Amino acid sequence: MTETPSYLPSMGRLLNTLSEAACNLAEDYLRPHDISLAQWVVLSALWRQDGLNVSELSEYSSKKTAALSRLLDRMESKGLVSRSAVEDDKRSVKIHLTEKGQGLSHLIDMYKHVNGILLSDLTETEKEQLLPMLERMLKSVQVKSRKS
Amino acid sequence: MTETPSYLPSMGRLLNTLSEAACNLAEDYLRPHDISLAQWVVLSALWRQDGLNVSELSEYSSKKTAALSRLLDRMESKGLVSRSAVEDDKRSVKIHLTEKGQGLSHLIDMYKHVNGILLSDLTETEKEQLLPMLERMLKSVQVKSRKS
DNA sequence: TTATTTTAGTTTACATGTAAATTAGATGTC
DNA sequence: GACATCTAATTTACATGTAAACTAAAATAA
Repeated sequence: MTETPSYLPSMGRLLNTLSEAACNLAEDYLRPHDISLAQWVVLSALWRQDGLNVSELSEYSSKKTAALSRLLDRMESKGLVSRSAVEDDKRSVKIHLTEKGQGLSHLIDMYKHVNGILLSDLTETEKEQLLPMLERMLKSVQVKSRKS
Repeated sequence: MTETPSYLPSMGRLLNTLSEAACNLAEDYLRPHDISLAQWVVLSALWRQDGLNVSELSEYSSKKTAALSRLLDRMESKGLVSRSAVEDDKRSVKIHLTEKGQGLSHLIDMYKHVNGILLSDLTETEKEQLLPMLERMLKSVQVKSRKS
């Protein structure tokens, strides 16, 4: 394992704080529309392609199907999506946007709002440097992690 | 609001993924010692200075006292910490390490393990660039956020 | 001093995540 | 075809976070 100079602060903590702050921004943006960030993630998948099944939503959102199952219950109760059976495979459940869910599709650009604020104080050069660095950090972590 | 070029991926999502991956690394590291990351954060405060009260732990950990209250219940049940009354202010509750909690103090360096992996694929120059950029992003977000 | 307001911590209700068990339906092997 | 195994989704138990209500005690104002 690489030794980290002890004067370096906890990168994990900084990333957590930053990530949480970005989530808060997103939640603030979505609050007037009465949807949570978790719900937005599901909707953003369906806005791109309606009728995905739970497994596909799981892959898209990086959430376990157990988490989705309950999230979809709530979204169904709120009238954002509906479940329907699949002909070929009776185990599978397709998720469809309702009219209400479809009606929120302009929120698909929410992440640009957050991006704009996050990056507002960086130069073009810095933005170009930042992305590959973060991606390499992610790769380093994923190699080491139990759960890839 | 600054316009973000649409080819930029969601920075928020990348930060989330990265932050979560770092948390997973930390949890993997702590699992054999049977403490969670949330519990480690509280312990790491107490290892530095024992006998903090709930408000001080709240500030240190950036968690609400409501979250801490229940977390401390569980940590008390597990025999990691104990609560005690404060003489001067009967509302306040001081938290102390038990012998068991103190015995885990070598885990205070856990974040260095995570840092090491996160930064393992970056050059010295890159590390020097990264930190100020992340800190400026954080500042940008916090200015815009409801909850500073 | 007494009444009002603040503050510290807890409790409750709820959203969300994980792991593990469960159910029902598909698939594969004999 | 029958049995074993795999897969999709759900359910349950639990940890954690937030917001809002509540309690008790301290501080302030009248």
